[in-house]
Amino acid sequence: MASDLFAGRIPGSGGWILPQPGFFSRRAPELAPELLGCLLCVDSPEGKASGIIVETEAYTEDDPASHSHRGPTPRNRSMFARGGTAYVYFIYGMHSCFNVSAGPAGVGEAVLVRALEPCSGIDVMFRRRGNRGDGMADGPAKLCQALGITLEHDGLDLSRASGPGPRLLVPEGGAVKDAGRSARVGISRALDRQWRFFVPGSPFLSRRSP
DNA sequence: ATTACGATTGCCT
DNA sequence: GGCAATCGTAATC
Repeated sequence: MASDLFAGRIPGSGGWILPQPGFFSRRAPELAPELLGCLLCVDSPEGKASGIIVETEAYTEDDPASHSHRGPTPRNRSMFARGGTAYVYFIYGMHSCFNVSAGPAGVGEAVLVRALEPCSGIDVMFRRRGNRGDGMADGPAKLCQALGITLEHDGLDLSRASGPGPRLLVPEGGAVKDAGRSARVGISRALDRQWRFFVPGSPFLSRRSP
């Protein structure tokens, strides 16, 4: 059960509910810590799977490290969609990464989901990951592989109640309060911005300590 | 048309 | 810790 795996991290939480209207309309640096503790669910023909978000990063238009920094392109158009839209991109010729677009339509902001605590459908995730014993969702590309998130999910509405592909539920008891923060991972520019957020002490992070 | 380069991962030393 | 894998994208020629 999910609450067992996440014991003590969300005091008073009884489960997850649909996000309220406007939840995703705040700016990426404000939305990123609010996504910690949210449940990322994916329904597919291979089975359902879900995980609790434990690590995120914010990206904005005035941010030299962001895909949206040089304006809209066919690839990054979902970053400019209204908040709550899935932005999935393909990188290094082999990996997909999953983002939640933030802010109002026309604003190119998004939150990269970097790590999950596996919650349900762990057998499906394990199989998709090639039966590897190490972390199944402790990296932005690894969690996409585990959950079966691909480019075909780019542009999906993440606040919908059901249907194939990724969607998001928010913790009934509110977001994680004591989020840790650090510089973002895997970029060379704007290292001064502390826009990586994580659940302190979680064993499911992509990196132990910054 | 050509080219350089990734918001990464896994294997090798 | 170092580095190859692998290819779509976007900038440049």
